[in-house]
Formats: sequence, C-alpha cells, structure tokens
Amino acid sequence: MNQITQLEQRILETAERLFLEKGFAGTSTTDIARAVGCNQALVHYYYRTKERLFRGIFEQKMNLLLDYLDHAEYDGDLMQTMERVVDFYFSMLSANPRLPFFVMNELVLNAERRAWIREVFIRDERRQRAYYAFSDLVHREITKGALRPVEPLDLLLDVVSLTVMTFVTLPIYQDLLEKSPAEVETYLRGRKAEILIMLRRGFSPA
Amino acid sequence: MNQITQLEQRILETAERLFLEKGFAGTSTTDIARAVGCNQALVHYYYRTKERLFRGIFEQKMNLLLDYLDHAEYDGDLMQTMERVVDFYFSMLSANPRLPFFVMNELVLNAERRAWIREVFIRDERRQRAYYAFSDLVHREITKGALRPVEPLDLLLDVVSLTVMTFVTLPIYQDLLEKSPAEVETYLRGRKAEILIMLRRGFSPA
DNA sequence: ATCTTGTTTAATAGTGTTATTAAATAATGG
DNA sequence: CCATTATTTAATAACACTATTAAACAAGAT
Repeated sequence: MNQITQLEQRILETAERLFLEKGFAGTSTTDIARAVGCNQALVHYYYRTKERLFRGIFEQKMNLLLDYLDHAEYDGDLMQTMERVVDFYFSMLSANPRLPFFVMNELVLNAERRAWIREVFIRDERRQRAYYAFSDLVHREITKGALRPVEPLDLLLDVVSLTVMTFVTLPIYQDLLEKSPAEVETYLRGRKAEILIMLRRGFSPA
Repeated sequence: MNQITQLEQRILETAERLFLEKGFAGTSTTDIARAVGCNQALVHYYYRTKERLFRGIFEQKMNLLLDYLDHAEYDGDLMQTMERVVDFYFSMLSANPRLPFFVMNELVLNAERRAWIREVFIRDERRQRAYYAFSDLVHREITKGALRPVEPLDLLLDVVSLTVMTFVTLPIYQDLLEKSPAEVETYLRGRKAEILIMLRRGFSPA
C-alpha cells in the first residue's frame, strides 16, 4: 500500500506537470514513464489510456479553476466582490501559472474536448445556478445605480481576459524580455494593481 | 510553372490551415499531404522539414499580427489612436480568428521557439523604435494630462488582453454556448463596443 | 529525339507512439 | 509457508510519423 500508491501517485503528478507544460499532443506516455523512472506499461496499467489519464487531470484542473466562482459570495458590494475575486485568482494562479493556458489550450485545440466539456460542465446545475445568481446581481446593482450598465457576460469576460492573459503570457514575458523571478513577482503585483484600477474605472456607475 | 506552383502553393495553404487549427504538435506532414491529396514526400520535397514549413508560416503570421503596430501613426490623440487600433484588429481578427491563439500557443508551449523569436523579432530595430515611440507618447500624454498615469506596457497589455481573449475564446463561446454564426457576429460587435468603453473609462485622465 | 531539369510518387529506413500480453516480482491473508 | 492478489517489467504488436532515396514522369530546350 506504500510503493503502490507511491508510483501511481507519482505517475499522476508527473503527467500533470508534463501535460501542463507541453499539452496533450506534446506529451507521450513514454515521456511520463521516463520522467517517473518506471516502465511505460505501468502508466497504462493504472490509467489504461492516455486519454483517460488526461481527462482525469483536465477535469480536476477545470474544477480547481471554477470552484471559487461557484461558491463566491456575491454579497452587498459587487465592486468589492470583484476585487476579492481578482485577489483570489492572482494568488491561486501565481502558484499555478500554467493552469489557465492548459485548460484554454485544450478547449481551443480539441473540438471533441469542447463537446465533452459541454456535457459535463455546462449542464451542471450548480454552475447554472451560480451564473444566474451572478447575472441577477449584476442587473440589481445596475438598477441600484452601483454599476455601469453592462451585460453580465461582458463583465465576466473583461475580468477573465485581464486576469488570465497576465498568466498566459507570463512565459513570454519572462523569456522574451529575459526577466528574473524577482522581476516577475514585482511585475505580477503591478499587473494586479493595474487590473483593479481598470475594473474600478470600467465598471463604476456614471 | 502552373501545376508546379499549384501544388507547392496548396501545400503551404493547407499546412497553414491545419497548423492554425491543430497546432504544430497536432498536425503531421501526413495530415497535410492527405488534405492536399498528394504524396507525403512532396511536402518534404518543397519544404524539407516540418519545422521549416512551420517556421515560414509562423514568421509570416507573427508579422501579419505585428505589422500594423509597427506602422501605427501615433498622432495627436492617443485615445483616438487606441480606438483605431482596436477597430483595425477587430476587423483583421474577425477574418483570421485563430491567428492570435496560434502565435500565443506556440510561444507558450515551445521554449526553443521563444528563444528563436527573441532573436528574430525582439532584436529588430523597427520594432524597438516602434515601442519606444509608443512609450514616449504615453509619457507625453500623461504629462499633458490627456491620460491617466500608467506604464506603457500595462496599457499595451490591457488592450491586447481584452482584444485577443475575445478571439481566443471564440471557439469556446461558439461551441459551449452553441451559438450560430449570426449570433457570433453580433457578439463580436458587442465585444468591440464593450472593450472601447472599458478602454475609454480605464485610461481617461483623472 | 534526346537531354536536361524539375516534379511526383513508391518504397523504405528509422524512430516513436499507444496499447496489450505474459511473465516476473512483491505483498498480503489464511 | 503457500495461495492469492496486486504491482512491475520485458517483449512486442500495430501503427504513425519524419525524412531520404531512387525511380517514374512531364516539359522545355537543343
């Protein structure tokens, strides 16, 4: 029960790392086995197919990404809520910077994955409810005069675009502009501040 | 000189389409040949390696993407210039919606490609000059009081984030929310308007 | 008509990929 | 200790991929 789970676990973790780094098409089960240091057949013993292994990871990562939104408390002030959300995702994504690209990448490149995801995620009541709650709140805040008139989906996309792109382009920023880890940290702090300014200005009423 | 160029051309066009759709790792020279309807060796006869074929396309697409910025006239009003830029890219990307993802994808997934790109693109004087001109203008406009204090890079990233993400997530929007082409067109018009509002509010002085 | 040059294909080497199978090894329970 | 079960590996099937080579084919020039 030790080495057993140990290898199975290490395969999962390594697969995770490699898929996140190189994507589904760019990672082979041989790569994974090599990185773990075990026989390639073992990957298939535990997960049967590369697709199954991938899906498990993909689903988990997708949930990790959406969980916070599902449970977000849309209390009184939407502007404050928005700041909390950005704050949370900046922390979370600083620890997992390749997460958003990973999910986006596979959804964009693979139409079958989109179809599959449509069934599993979009038709999930919890998620539907969360979106309607959010949508209602936006409309209420607009009526209240606490928010500029805006489509809920637009608001969502604006926040997501600014936040996600910061992390998606991070490897490019690092490598192309040859930045050190310390510089990257400063840069991320700066980006977060900038995004909050944009959102505050962009959505304040009047 | 007819059938000659014809096949060479069709190989290039097909490669372009497939690379844009599935990425480098997801497209094989066999796929390309199959789609063209020619022998697979012909792809190698004209382009020698998959990597060379890809690089030609990648470089061309990257230039296509950056060309406008290199020649953008930063005249009097920055805000107006910004609107022209967004307007241009929305037209251009509506015709080539997979372009930004294609470039981003390869840069994020492939570190060697980043290194190569760093040499070819970043160390290009025209590009350097264009960026400095832009950076200077931003600082001048801030001093003039025509623009909120902001780092030029932040301004650039905000514009790029909002614009690019609209197109990157387009397949997801289409498929996951099951939208028709007509709905997509309306959606894009809406996004452009929304982005212009965000930018105007986000960067107007005071 | 044949020589030359450029185009296209068939064949294939060489490698890498996913996946399965059977055998070896380790661990566990009776 | 032995039987059973779970883990791990070696071997390999079956196929896909990149790239090369030599030969077939077509055109135009001489």
